[in-house]
Amino acid sequence: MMNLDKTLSAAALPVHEIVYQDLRALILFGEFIPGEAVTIQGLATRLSAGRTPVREAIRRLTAEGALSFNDNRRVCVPTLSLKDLEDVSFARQFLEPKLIFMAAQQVTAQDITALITLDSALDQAIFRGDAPMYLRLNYQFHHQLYQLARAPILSALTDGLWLRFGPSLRIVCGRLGTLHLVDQHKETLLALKAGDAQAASDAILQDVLQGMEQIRLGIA
Amino acid sequence: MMNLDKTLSAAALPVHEIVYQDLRALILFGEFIPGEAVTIQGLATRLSAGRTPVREAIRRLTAEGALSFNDNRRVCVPTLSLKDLEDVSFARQFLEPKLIFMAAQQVTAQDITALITLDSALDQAIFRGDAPMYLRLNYQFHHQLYQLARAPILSALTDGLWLRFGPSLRIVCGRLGTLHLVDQHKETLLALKAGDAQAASDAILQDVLQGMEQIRLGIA
DNA sequence: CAATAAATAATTTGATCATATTCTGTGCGA
DNA sequence: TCGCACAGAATATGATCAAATTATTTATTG
Repeated sequence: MMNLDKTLSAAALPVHEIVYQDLRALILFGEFIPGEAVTIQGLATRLSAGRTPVREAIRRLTAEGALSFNDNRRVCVPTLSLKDLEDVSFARQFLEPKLIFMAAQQVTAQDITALITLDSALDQAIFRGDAPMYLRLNYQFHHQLYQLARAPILSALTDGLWLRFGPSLRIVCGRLGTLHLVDQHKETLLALKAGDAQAASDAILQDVLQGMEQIRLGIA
Repeated sequence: MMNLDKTLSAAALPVHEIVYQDLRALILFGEFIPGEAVTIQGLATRLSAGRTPVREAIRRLTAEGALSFNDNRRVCVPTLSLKDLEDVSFARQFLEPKLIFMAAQQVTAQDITALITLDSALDQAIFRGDAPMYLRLNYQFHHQLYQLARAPILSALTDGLWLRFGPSLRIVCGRLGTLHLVDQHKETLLALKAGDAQAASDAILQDVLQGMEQIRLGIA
């Protein structure tokens, strides 16, 4: 039936995996509104997929806290309270510096080059005022750093935290323009290049604190 | 005491939720062997459920890191390396003290009474050498403390970590008898009763360190 | 008579199962 | 050793049933 489409577009990934990644991106980059109801049917048509793969993707994201499963068996995008945000902030403050410290000890010149390229693109996105691109590249910068730590469990924990505040990013970007955004990426990269794990760790901590503060201002 | 709640809610719970909880318990209390392959069909017959609910439960547990989804589309119980265990230990070292600190600030006399009851049952299980019961009660003791913190996100993170080392517990209990096990529950409860959040936090940190060390010895 | 509240019908949504298709790994034979 | 067919498992669709929300109707009251 649709064999042709499948072989052409998707290499070998199961549909539920693709749907999961698509949905994840939608949540991660503020395409959903906090409190918004999510229906299986709606997502199936929106992502042009069957109901079963959508259900499985929803289960995964529910387990990660990106969606919440009500008593009514209905699913919605959770609203992040100030208390919740503090908890997320606390966890990031411990996890990210640790990850970057580990990354600094095994980073290669190629890795740093890739990160610099990413950060340049990020700067251009900020300069252009391209908020969606900024969100994607900023996440990618951090995510790539996590990978360099070679600590799958801690990376997964930290990655999961982004899903918690993802829906709040839309509001943040709406209120403040991307031009006011500052980060500590340059400092982090310099420290990495110098092989100073502690300095890189400290720089990322500042970056995290600044980022969380931006969100706090947005939802307050 | 828990019969009423369970029977009432269990009646309304979807099958995929029940399967999830059953599977979760199996993993949490060492009923699976690390590296063991898990098939949908097998679990469906073992838990006497349909394949669809089992699939959904597996997706959730995969998202939590309790099961791993191979590129071959097969699911298995992950093996915890020493490096992984260090990462889990790091995360618990800062999450649990934080949670208990928060819990100490809003704990009631009733809560403490319930915890003491739980801890007594735990002691009896150790005395009887009842390893399975010990595992369940020990988890329940910590889990109940998490709930008292009223920090859903941090609780979920910490709860999820138990799933990572759950499969390794079987080996631990096999090698060492439960009689050698010591914990810091008494110290924690005393600090809670005294309203000393810092002391309770410190006691739990010691408990976590001891527990992680037991597992390290088991899988080393 | 108008308005609000209760009750019921209808539509939508979710859950589960049964079935067909696709994919993976294996054993057989050349 | 390589290719091919076969068996087993996972994936995905469609159908069916149950639950819930919404809409509509009805009744009661001010």
